[in-house]
Amino acid sequence: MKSTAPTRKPGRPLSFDRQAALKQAMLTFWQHGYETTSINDLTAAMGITAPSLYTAFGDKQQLFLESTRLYAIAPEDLQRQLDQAPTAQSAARAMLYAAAHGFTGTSTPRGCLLASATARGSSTSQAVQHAVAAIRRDIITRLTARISQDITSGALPPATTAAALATMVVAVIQGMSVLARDGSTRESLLGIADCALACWHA
Amino acid sequence: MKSTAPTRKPGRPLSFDRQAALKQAMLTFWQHGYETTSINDLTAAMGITAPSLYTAFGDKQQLFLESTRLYAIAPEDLQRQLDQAPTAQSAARAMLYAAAHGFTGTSTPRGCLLASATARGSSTSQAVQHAVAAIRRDIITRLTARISQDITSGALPPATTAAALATMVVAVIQGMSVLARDGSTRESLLGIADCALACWHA
DNA sequence: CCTAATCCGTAGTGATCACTATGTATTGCG
DNA sequence: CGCAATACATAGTGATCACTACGGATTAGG
Repeated sequence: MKSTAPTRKPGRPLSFDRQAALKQAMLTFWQHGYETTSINDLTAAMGITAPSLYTAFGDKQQLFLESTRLYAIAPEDLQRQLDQAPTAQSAARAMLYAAAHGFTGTSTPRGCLLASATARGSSTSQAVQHAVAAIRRDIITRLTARISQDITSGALPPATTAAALATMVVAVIQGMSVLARDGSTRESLLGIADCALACWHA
Repeated sequence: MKSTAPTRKPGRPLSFDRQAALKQAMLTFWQHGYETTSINDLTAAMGITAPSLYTAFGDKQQLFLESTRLYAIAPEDLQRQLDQAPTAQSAARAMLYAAAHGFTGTSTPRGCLLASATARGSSTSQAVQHAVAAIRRDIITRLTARISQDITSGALPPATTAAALATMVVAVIQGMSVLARDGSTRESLLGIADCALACWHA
């Protein structure tokens, strides 16, 4: 059988830590957005030259998409968290609180990397737009399903509109990103989160 | 006394409708964001040449700021709407519904012009960032005051956190813009609005 | 008609964009 | 060691960026 784990490629190996460089790229995109981050910005932050960037990551778009995968929670991890949460609301609370904290961290850029990338670019960045939108749609879909579970189990009233509730949570998170970039405090964002959670009782 | 209304400036007058050109510029910024809209995009949409744009509007940043004033409701108009609304919640409902409709219009770009401009640019666009943030802060401040009115008048329970509620409304609106650009339907956004309004009963 | 003032159209300015051609250095394999 | 394969550093590619110099056209006042 063919080896599934080629221990090493022939030729000269990379002279830098690929994962560390990717992290710096992710932070740079997080701070400046996709289209407004130049290759110069990236190579400076990553500590490598342009040809090294292109051989290691393909091009700017592929590097951004890989950065989003490093930034965003993996779908299977999100699903596990939803499954393990006692209720859909507690899962939503965890997501909202995590956003409030993550968007106002002192060692990371403010706001959400995915929201920062959404200034519509020309047709060249449509692939980026679709990729980011797909991440949000996946979160909405999984949270909707989790809320539906609570409805059928009786933990939530049958009149609850699962899709609307899940979509609102994601909307609030993306809106919190905007306000975080405007300079809102962590406490202010946590207040938003608590308000959004109050709907679940109605 | 000196004339306060000079009927006309000397020299050759503008050969195009300044207000119509500004509207086209606003729509272009609305669609593509601030930094990702080029002067070429603007002159093509406005039907004028670059020198005409610069003589009539200054530079790209001033044109954008003037576009935001055309796009956003004037602060005094917002204040009047808040004052005339029977309750703070009905004012918030009107704002949320207007956003849901405005972000999904068929004859205008999707989402919110102000939210589209928020991909952080380099230091050159800080003035734009601050201007857009100031608009949002003004809305939050006025809505907070209107909610406080309802608290003191007894229309809302005294435990209501006016600032958090007002901030959440703006966050939801900005989040709705992101989802509108992702392709969400008008009905979906209206569902978000209704969810956000449900908090007020808790 | 003359001058001053402003706008328009042509044609470009240097700077920066994402990206790469080229030659050299470093690796694994035989 | 020799060879193939890959990464590296230098130095640039054409394209596009925001912006403007310049000369001719159009206006008001005299």
